[in-house]
Amino acid sequence: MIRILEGRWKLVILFQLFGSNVRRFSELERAIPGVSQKMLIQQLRQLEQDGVVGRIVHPQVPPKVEYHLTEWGQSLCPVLDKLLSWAEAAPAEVRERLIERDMAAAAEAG
Amino acid sequence: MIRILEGRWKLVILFQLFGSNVRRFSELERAIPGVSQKMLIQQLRQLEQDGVVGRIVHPQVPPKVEYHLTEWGQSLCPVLDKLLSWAEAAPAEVRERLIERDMAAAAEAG
DNA sequence: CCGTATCCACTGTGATACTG
DNA sequence: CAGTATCACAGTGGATACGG
Repeated sequence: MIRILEGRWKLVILFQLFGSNVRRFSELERAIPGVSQKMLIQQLRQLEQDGVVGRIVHPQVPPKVEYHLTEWGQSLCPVLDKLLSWAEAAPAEVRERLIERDMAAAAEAG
Repeated sequence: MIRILEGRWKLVILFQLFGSNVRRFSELERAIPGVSQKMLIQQLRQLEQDGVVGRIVHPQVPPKVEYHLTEWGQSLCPVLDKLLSWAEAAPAEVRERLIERDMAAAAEAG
């Protein structure tokens, strides 16, 4: 089922890939505060296996690997957009708690 | 952000609540194979705190507690529907792997 | 019936160091 | 740059027993 989106970083990664179609490994690493190389590569591999993102290795030195959404992955974009809209339509009370959470998470990440 | 849906059982619970607006604790427990009381109550409490589901205690013996979606929670329904459609539109290869996974998970649960 | 409390195994995760 | 390997640890989740 929707196990595809399981994992703490999948959604964040996808949002990154929505913005600018193609991103390098190191770009993602910098763009996502708090993620470790290990987790990033793990989640990317899973998304790749699930056919959501594609991986292109440019054979050169230094290495260069780019990640992008597959066609199917792209079709997830409007759905996640709706999900985001829903989250933003939360009642005031809930919103405050959610924002608080995000602040705390961001603080941990530095 | 979308931490709201974090956790292995949240989505499954929500799908249960979409079908028939109101469900008792024990109904949910039976309807969701593989979930433990502990996890079920934990996830329900979080969803309640996040304002997605509501909890009604009927003061009687034996106890009776019912869970339902809040108004905001209901508005999540069409979004998850879209998400489901997306998952079902997966390429053949991916579909096979996903189904395999589900079978394995179901087997574990018994 | 609807939980809470306790214990314990396991695994997800981060830190670190290393390779091509 | 883009990973892989190893280790150590915290937290999650399951099983069980108990309580209102």
